[in-house]
Amino acid sequence: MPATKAARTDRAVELFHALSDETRLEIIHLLSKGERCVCELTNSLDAAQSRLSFHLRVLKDAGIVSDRKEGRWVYYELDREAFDEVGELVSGMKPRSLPQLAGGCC
Amino acid sequence: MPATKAARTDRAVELFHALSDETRLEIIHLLSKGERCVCELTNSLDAAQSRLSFHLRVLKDAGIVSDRKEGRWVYYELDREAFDEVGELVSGMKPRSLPQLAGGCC
DNA sequence: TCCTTGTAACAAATTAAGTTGATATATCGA
DNA sequence: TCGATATATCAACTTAATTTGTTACAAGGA
Repeated sequence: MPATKAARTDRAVELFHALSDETRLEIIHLLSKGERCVCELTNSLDAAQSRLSFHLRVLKDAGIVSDRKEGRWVYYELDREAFDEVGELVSGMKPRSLPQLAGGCC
Repeated sequence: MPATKAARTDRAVELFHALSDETRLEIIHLLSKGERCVCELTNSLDAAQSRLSFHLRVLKDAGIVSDRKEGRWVYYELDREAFDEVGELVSGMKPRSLPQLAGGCC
């Protein structure tokens, strides 16, 4: 358990925020089938190029995708670790069963 | 698999958005130990009452928490199903291994 | 080298989300 | 019934995120 609680929260906010947009979820869906270049994504989603570029950046900054340049194309792919990270965050948030020991309030 | 693809995406956006805020994650953390009344939450986080009320509403609208009124207090608790739902969403987004069959681009 | 294509970056405009302070409502106790 | 407390809601404001149009840059091919 490195990182402070605040840092962990910030990271969670970053990840969930990156996932909380329709266009980005569509990008993720396309990439779940494998690596794709930006031009393919631009065709599939019909989004302006700069808009797509913006969303790819958000995903990349959050570590959800990584890119690779080849000639004049840039290929993006999902980063498996990020999903494991999200999965762990979610498990960690689940209500711990049985507790309910809240002492009288106020 | 009911619901259209668009509806499923909307639902995912709603859930991830609800989770993408520091205050809301703190609320979830407090509630993971069991049901709490708003006044307890107000004390723990030190947030203005209307602000807390706003965030609780976002969580409630997303189905992440549910509330129960008792006398003049309102108790909130986590809704386990929502977390299962998020977990499933995340598993479903993971890169499917082996594919990489992206045909030549552009 | 010049032109074209793929992509990123930036600035301005728009839209969405969060905060604050005020007010409203319900319940409880005196 | 009156006053106090717990909570929600609303409107005005502030801040953050997204979109759009434009420009910049790196490859490649003619």
